Amino acid sequence: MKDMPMALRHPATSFTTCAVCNIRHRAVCATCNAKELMRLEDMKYYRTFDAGQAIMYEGDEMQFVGSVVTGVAKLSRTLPDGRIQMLGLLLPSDFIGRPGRARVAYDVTALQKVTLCCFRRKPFETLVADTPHIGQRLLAMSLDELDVARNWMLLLGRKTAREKIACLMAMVARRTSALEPAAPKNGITFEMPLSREAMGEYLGLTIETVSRQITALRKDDIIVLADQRQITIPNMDRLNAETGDDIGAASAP
Amino acid sequence: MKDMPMALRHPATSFTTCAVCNIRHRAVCATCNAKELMRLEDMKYYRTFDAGQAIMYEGDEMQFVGSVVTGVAKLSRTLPDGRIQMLGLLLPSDFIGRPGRARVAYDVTALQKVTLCCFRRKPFETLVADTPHIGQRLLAMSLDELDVARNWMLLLGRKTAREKIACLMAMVARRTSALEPAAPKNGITFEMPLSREAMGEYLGLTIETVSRQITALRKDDIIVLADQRQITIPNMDRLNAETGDDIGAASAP
DNA sequence: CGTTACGTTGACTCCCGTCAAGATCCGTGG
DNA sequence: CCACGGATCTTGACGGGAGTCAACGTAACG
Repeated sequence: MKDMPMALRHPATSFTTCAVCNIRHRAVCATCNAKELMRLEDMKYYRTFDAGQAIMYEGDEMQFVGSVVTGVAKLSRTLPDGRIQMLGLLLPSDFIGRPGRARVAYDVTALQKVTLCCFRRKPFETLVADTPHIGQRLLAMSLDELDVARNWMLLLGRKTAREKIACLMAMVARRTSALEPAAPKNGITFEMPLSREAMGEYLGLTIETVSRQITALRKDDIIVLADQRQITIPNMDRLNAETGDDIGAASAP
Repeated sequence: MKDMPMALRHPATSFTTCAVCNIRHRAVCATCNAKELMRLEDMKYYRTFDAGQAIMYEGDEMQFVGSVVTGVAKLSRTLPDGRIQMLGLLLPSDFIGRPGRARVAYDVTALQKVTLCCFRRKPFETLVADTPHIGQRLLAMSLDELDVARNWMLLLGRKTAREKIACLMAMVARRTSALEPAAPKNGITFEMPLSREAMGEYLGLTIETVSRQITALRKDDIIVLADQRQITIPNMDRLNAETGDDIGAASAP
């Protein structure tokens, strides 16, 4: 690796300019014009965090806001007695931080090695204040996040453990197949970015219940495990029938 | 009533102009200047809904967006088999609808008699597009809603039935006392705007569990009921100690 | 190898959902 | 005035789904 040309060491991402950034068209900067992009270039810097490393702690002063460039992070909150609930999954192009707020509202932790494109908070707030583009983009992204959060409320409040696991599998499968050029339709395979513990935090379950329900879905041939993280969905309709969202598709195997 | 002067028939609200509106300084229009307010006046109209009446259905075309002026409404979603989860409580000054989206994402239902200040969707979207004021205000409100939704995720995913009820009581008590000029500190009394059924929908519980936990909190003298809806909190610290959020205050009575 | 983190499985418990029966409140009408 | 019916709420009995505690299996890594 160390002898490879520089450009190949980061195959998915360039850490140099916005023009060649892999999240350029999906992140908060998606609607920026050339001039606005230059202002962003001036205030931005990259940081990386190892898997498991804390990015921000609830209550800390927010030094920067920014976008996830590569990797997966989680948003979570912990009760005084130690119970943890994940509140969001941060994927590439997702935005971290709230302009106009000085303190961090949730713990942010890297689940894999994460690269962030950070903006110093104050200059970014100024930029948002005088470029409607960015404010509108932030609004659209916030409203999307709100929809995601509310969907998750339905899952947390009303779904059974089996349905919760099925929903998580379906969500990751859908997201993965959306990234691929051609939708395979049958036999979707993906890598689950979450450990059993992280799944439990996300779904409001214990790690034991997560494990048991995954085993149950495997025995019912709804999912197939190559290893702990590699999952194949032989028939997406049958998985969807387990989520509680779909009424139909409960036919014989 | 019919012989009263016009101004007294709606003691809390005037349905005539924005200038004298009771939510003028808290709603989406809070930061509008006189000229923007005039544009809003042109596109607005009032509608009222009786308790229990549907305001919008998930999947319908969104005809209007708007603000709650008086009353309380709920945002909810229903699974195919009938399970219901409330996703938000809409109080005076809260905004309904998402600019830029043609279809309604959740059921919206009046819990009490509700008055809405409605804006036709298309003109409102145009207004948002060319007045940064309103976009920024919407962004701030959306981010607040996101915080509320995520707090609720923690409650739904990790709290016990008793803690959920205590949280709901504390939330309504806090909101009510915030409206009053002087904070009474001891012996907060409020009217619960939700039926047992609505509480269950909000908290992800059955009506029976809601009833049992309210009885339990009453027997422990955490709450006092005058009637079904009139609730007094003799000691806010003791209630907070039951929410799971507070670590301290678990001392003897 | 041993160590450690992660995942699975079993036995048991308990919280909350389900089903059912009453209780209370309220508006309507005789 | 009371009787009646419906909606709302409470209470009890019971069962099941998920949590808890514990042991074991597996993989990664020194």
